[in-house]
Amino acid sequence: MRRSSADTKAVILAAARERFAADGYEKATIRSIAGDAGIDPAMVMRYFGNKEKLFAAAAHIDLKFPDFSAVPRDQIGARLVAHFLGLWEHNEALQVLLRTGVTNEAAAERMRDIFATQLAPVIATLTGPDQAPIRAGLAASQILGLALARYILKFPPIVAMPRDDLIHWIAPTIQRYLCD
Amino acid sequence: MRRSSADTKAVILAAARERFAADGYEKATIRSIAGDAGIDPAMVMRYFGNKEKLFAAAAHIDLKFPDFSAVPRDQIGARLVAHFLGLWEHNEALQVLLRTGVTNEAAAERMRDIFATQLAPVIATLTGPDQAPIRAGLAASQILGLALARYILKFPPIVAMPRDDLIHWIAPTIQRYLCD
DNA sequence: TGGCGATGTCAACACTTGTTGGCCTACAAT
DNA sequence: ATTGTAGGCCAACAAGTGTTGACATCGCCA
Repeated sequence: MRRSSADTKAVILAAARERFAADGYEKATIRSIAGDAGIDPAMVMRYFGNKEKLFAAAAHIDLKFPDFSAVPRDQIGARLVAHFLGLWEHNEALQVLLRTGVTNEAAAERMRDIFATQLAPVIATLTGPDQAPIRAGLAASQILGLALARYILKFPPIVAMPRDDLIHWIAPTIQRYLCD
Repeated sequence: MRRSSADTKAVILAAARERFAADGYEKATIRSIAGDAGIDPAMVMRYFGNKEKLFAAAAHIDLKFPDFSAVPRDQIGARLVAHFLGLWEHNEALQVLLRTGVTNEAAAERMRDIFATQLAPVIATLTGPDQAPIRAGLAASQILGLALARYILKFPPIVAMPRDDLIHWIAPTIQRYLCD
């Protein structure tokens, strides 16, 4: 079949995200990604240069924080947890990054970058700039641990918990890390 | 040089733990492990059969919980966090498992197993058997997230925090998950 | 119609991986 | 001194990797 260049690029990118998210960097091969996309491995190289650049393209992330200044201060924890649960379930790039950042230094650096440029600044508007990095780091540790247990390692009790129960348990933790 | 069979096996195992912990399952090659151990790759096969069995041997873990029934109930959170910080820093097998469980289903299964057979039962003695899995799961999510941020992804604010500050912040979370 | 650039395929490359079998060598028992 | 054996090394295999360059084919424009 014949497609536009942009279409093909998008198809490859979607397949890459899925594979990287499912398998991590090393186990996700160019051949398997190309197979999923229904094209030749050589096309992947033509459009993205090499595997590293393909990964970089697949791991672009925007946390899309809403305007938290409008949220009542005592509900910030719950809002943040809910927001992240939504992200983890709909944004494959986040799973890509978590699955990969654990064994790949470049991906870990990308996570630290997202933390520093997207999460920490938002937290700073809530808690002031001096303690913001620590508080943001603590919140990140709980959020990441939750994602790890629920979406990656699939600990049965955490997987089985309904979304609302999860928010009920985790939100006070985030609230305390950010606002106490 | 000539060594006893048991010695060589131990040397290989130590090198394997280090490599698996640093690189994860796929990137840690038999050749690199053998290189670190100063022996031929063929020896690894002779002593452990194949890579999977070597990994299984390197990932044997005992969380070594002390007797928590003697601990004052309101200090359980702090004790648990301190215990785990010690584990993460001295037991390479834990990092092996975390680095690997994210992309390797067998390792993830092992983590779920450790969770179910070593962590959950201890929690059950504190909180009764009905809510124990959920509470243990929540505690695990915070502990794992902390380890991820501090030892794997190396988020600067979390890396920089002294051990005592970390305990001060995280312990109340664990305390609430387990005892409220 | 002819040609040309964009889109896609094929086969091969150089390399690395886990794994195997044969061979060598030291050492202890006979 | 000879031999048996356990410990160790080497070279090679088959399979799979990222990557490349030459070749085919479609569709548009002159």
